[in-house]
Amino acid sequence: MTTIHDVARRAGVASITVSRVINNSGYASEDIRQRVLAAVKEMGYVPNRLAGSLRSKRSKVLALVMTDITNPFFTVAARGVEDVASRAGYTVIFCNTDEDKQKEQNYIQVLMQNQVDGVVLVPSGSDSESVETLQQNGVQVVVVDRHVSSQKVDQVRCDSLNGAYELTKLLISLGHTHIALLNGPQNVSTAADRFTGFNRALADAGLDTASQSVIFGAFTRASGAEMARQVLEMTPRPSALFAGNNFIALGVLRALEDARLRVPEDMAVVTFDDLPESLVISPFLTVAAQPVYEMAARATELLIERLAATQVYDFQDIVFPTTLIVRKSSGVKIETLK
Amino acid sequence: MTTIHDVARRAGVASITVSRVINNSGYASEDIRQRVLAAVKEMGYVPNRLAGSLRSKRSKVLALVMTDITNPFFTVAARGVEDVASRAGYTVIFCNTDEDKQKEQNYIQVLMQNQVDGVVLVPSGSDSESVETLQQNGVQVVVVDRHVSSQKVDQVRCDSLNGAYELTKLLISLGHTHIALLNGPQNVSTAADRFTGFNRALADAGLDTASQSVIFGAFTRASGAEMARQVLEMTPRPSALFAGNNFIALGVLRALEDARLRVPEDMAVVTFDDLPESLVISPFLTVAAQPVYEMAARATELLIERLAATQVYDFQDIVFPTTLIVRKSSGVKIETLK
DNA sequence: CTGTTAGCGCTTTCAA
DNA sequence: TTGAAAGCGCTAACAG
Repeated sequence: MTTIHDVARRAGVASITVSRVINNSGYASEDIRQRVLAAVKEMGYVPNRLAGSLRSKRSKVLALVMTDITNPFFTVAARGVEDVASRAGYTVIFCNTDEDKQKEQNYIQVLMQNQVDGVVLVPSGSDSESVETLQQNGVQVVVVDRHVSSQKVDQVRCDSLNGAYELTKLLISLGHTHIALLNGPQNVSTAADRFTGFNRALADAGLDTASQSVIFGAFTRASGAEMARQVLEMTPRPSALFAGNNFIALGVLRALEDARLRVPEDMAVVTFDDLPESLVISPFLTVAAQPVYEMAARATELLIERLAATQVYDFQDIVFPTTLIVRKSSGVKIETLK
Repeated sequence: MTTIHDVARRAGVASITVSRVINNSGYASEDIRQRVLAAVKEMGYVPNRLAGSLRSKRSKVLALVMTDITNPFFTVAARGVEDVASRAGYTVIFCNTDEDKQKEQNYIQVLMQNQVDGVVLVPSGSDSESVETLQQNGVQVVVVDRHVSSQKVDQVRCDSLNGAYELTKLLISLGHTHIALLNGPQNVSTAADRFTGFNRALADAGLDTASQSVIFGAFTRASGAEMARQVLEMTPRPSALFAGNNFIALGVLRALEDARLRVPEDMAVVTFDDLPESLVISPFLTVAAQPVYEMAARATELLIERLAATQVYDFQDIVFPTTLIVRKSSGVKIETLK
């Protein structure tokens, strides 16, 4: 293993000079610069960043802690984080918590032990425990997608409330009066906000909120299918389903197919989150699309700005709008069909 | 920042004793153990792994370098690596190369600088440059999914040749005599092997290899759609398409839909790689499925075994079988239709 | 079973 | 513009 000292000896300089050249920090005459770079190349020198970070107290490593790496929503987010981070000279570690608070806390510990400079966190719940743990240990955090109760952290998310409002309003305008919301877990902010937006749209349209069906489950395909099955057994049966996210929607579609129900003829369907074009054969679902990539990128920018800042400043709460994309699954006006 | 010395002072022991307790290495009386753990808890001590790794020369960190994190094939692989690694006390870093050799080399450098113990590599090409760079710097590697020319590295992959042979044989048995292979890049081993299997099945059936259409593109949806469009303009037009992977298949389906061609009535379609159940509404594609999770898990086991080994031993080349899953997209016998 | 000493490879600090 | 000395926080090696 060649060290910085070996390179220094070969180039006939002090090791600190080698350090300055390879990190572009401090001055170095052109002559010395060339001699050092030549030595580095000849010896195949690979700097040991662990040693550097130990001394400098900065690792130039960020982490993205997300709840489900198999969901395209988060792989797109991963791209957003990665692109911004690498442009600023940071490396990114990706962690997957499976919506499990315990796993999240484990990762937080491991990340702190490995001295990451900052964390982009998609929290598994709405409490701010992980955020506080990180902050107490001097690690910067930005919360993305879901928001937590703390006021003392940067947060970047989408307007779930309004997105849900728009989707629900669309269904109502199409003539639906009995809509079921098949949602994620109640303790996750996005699910809670979508519930609120759903109710508000119904109330604004003068529809009875109490007579609608709302089920809280998980943001998975299995849960979506299960919730859809429950709803299909209700009498009277709703004429439209609102899925809490993309995976729930896929489960819903599966359950409807099993029940030999056509979408939108027999049942209208709308959902949050679009699926990436690369994964869809034929775009079909009416969705409230979130600008995931932009959200993740912006969050990472906030994080990096704070890492570069020399003084403290107010925490930011950035809310992106959703985009309503109307496709076939929501159907046309019910009256038109008659 | 509390250090191991602070904890040692608080517990009234030497720092090496604290080290032994928190790492479960060496002996410690129950009394001392309790005192140390209490001190750790009271002070909220977080060990600095950078310092430990610098001294011990082992970071307990592995990396998975993959070519496309947005492809479910690789997110499933990520799960396989992660599950095995964390069980053995390793942390995993995920890196995405976008099939770009330059990005791959950059990551290899960064990983070496950060002293990862081992790398699970999905190479972007079939040369063994990255493998050699890592090995020369004392980092263990295992190559997964695609194989490289080197004999001096563990490799785990699927039998692409036989999988392609089976898929092609199926199409032939259904009566197709003009089949187009829409493949990935020629310099990637999986694409090359699928090409070989395709040709062998044709030859074994006495069909003219030269009169079939073979196009090499990229493992993306866009490329799949583009290749399909090319094929559709041929005269005579093939009656069946063989997609080189899942993303190519999705592009093919899109192009066929745009051309108002029905699958399988107007065009039979088969492909490599199944899509995870969570992402598919209704399984429809006839595929040669690969046991991705198992492949990734096995590769990680090999890597960890080698890291634990006290002596060198022969490199292994593990080949998993593919499973032919026949669904609607391949259609029924052509004669039956008449 | 517990402790002392030294040093991993780098960068900070201070000096020339 | 370059260098010498010191030390980041931990664990290997050896001692008792």
